[in-house]
Amino acid sequence: MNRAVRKYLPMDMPSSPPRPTRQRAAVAAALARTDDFRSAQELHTMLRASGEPIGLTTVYRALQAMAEADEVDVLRTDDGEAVYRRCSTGHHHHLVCRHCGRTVEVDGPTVERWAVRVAEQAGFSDVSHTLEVFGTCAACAEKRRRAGSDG
Amino acid sequence: MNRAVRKYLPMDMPSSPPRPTRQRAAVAAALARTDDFRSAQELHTMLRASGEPIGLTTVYRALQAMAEADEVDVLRTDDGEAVYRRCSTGHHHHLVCRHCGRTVEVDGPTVERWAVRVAEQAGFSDVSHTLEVFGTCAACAEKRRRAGSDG
DNA sequence: ATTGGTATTGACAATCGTTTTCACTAACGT
DNA sequence: ACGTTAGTGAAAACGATTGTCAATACCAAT
Repeated sequence: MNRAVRKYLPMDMPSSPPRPTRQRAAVAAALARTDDFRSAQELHTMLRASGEPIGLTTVYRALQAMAEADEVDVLRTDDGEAVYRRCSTGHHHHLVCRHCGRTVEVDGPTVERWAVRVAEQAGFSDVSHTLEVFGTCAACAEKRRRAGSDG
Repeated sequence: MNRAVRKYLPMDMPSSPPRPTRQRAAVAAALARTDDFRSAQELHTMLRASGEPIGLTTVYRALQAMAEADEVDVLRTDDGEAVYRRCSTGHHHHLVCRHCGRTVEVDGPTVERWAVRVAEQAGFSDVSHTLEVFGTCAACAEKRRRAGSDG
């Protein structure tokens, strides 16, 4: 009730482009070096380990900025940790296994069009959206089948 | 990192069914009363407000148990809070104005079908999803048009 | 190159959702 | 009723993230 107010609305605030710094470049470079999702803390450790002096706070801020600029994908692990990965493609969505957290990127012109159409029918313009699909992946389904209906 | 590495049951030892208590029933009842996702803290507040004495810890535990038993869907909001919703309910989506916060409920068989199809193509079953559409409502668009042409 | 305004940095403290601890109580089998 | 065991909850612990604020780095104008 108190803080249930969605603060993740894509509110429009004209943001000036970030000033190029060694630290931001380092974070971007670290992300460029992998295809996996990495947490802020991991990235910080990696950077420090590779001799790049940088503060944890700065890593968080760099990642936030990049996320807002759609330069990285953000998602949350099951235990609430935010993980980041460089954006390969443009706008897409995630298919997440609710048991093991496995993630698949999905792309859907269908939904994109649906969202715009339904919004415009209600008189809304400048449309964006968030979407996540949950399910049980094949591996987990199998695992649970064996466990559940005891052979 | 350790996403799924939390409560791994080696070969799924027969987990004993939870003992029925007033508190667990209350949590279940609270969830049954709504179609929306609710956080543990919200549920706790709601229960207390409705005269049901219950501890926050207990709410968390009840929700965890229900999630593991697939009785509720869990997801994380953008700020990392876990939110719960009873499984399989006729649900709807929201169209939210990013300027004034006005909300319109929308219903979309199109997306529902798309989500299921795309998930099953990836081998996922038992599919659910969350979707929110953002835009500028007609009133706000007009207001901003008058105010000035600052995108 | 120097200067001045401002964005960025980072060590540390604070926040906040969630989990653990632990003494106590309620539910179940006998 | 009795003993065993799971459930409860207040408070403390925990851990990721954010706020604070003095020091610093970047950039444009001089």
